[in-house]
Amino acid sequence: MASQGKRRIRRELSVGEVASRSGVAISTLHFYEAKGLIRSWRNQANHRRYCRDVLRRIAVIKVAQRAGIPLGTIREALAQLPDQRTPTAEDWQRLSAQWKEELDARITKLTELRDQLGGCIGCGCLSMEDCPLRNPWDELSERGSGPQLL
Amino acid sequence: MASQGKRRIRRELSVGEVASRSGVAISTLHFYEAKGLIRSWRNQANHRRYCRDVLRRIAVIKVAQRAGIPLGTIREALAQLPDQRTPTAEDWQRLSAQWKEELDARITKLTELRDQLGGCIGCGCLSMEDCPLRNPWDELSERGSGPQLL
DNA sequence: TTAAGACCTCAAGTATTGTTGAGGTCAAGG
DNA sequence: CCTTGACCTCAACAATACTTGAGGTCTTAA
Repeated sequence: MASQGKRRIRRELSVGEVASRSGVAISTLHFYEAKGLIRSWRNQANHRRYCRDVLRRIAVIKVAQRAGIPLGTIREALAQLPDQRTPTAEDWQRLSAQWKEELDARITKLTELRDQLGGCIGCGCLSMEDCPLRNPWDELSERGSGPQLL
Repeated sequence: MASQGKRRIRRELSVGEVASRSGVAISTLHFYEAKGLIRSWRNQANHRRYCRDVLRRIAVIKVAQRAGIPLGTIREALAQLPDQRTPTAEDWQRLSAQWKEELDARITKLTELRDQLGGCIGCGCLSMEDCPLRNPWDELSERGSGPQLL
């Protein structure tokens, strides 16, 4: 078993500890590290050691993923956190403000979509000319002939 | 060029026509067909021919995708449409009512997430014990030792 | 001394959602 | 006749987000 160090105030976490506390698999932690989302250093046995704030980073990653944000984007956002010092509440707040905007945008889009859905797909206009749901991807077509009649 | 048939009321569409009218690539149409999302028959030249309502199917697929619904789920929903006859407005309406519920659920989840984001990640509780954002994935841990103090 | 447990690396596999390319068919027009 | 354009099949590749497995290391406890 890995060294537990002193029992009271342990600031370093092993990969197994991070995994069980964050709820993500060890392989996922390796993966996130390879992708630059989290960082670690090694002890004498070449085992990963994590700063406690990795737990919050992972929490943030999961929240962002729940919102549908791809890892690459999450990585970029996390890159804004300070490199050397432990992020402050303010640092996290800036980040969460960004997620909030992202989320707001997504919510708005989905809401629009939902509202159009009832008035549009249901009504049958979707196969006709001026459907707001269809138009974004049907700029072309309907040239001269009379297919809109069926 | 493929036979255009009569000009006025053409009920069959070639894959190229469906592609340009729906805005999806031909390869995507092949893909959707392989996945059971759309159907076609063949003419004498072994070319695909589509019913006009494939355009609406595709529109529905794209709407559902914009809402983040995976193709497998979309396929299942579309499977509820009548097999032999052309779907009526009512058929589409039932479908869109389902999408609407899906969308409502997603919007609700994202909204909760957004509202928690401000009050939670920002405040710093995320690394502590009772964070509503963290708890879903951190059922274990914090056993006996004192790491929550840092 | 040895076995267990936690960890390591690196390659390959999985699922989703498509795109790209090679090689071939078919019908019409010059 | 022969080229062109639209279409065909099938296999491979791509990006995202991980998981699985083989084979090896290190430390501790019996």
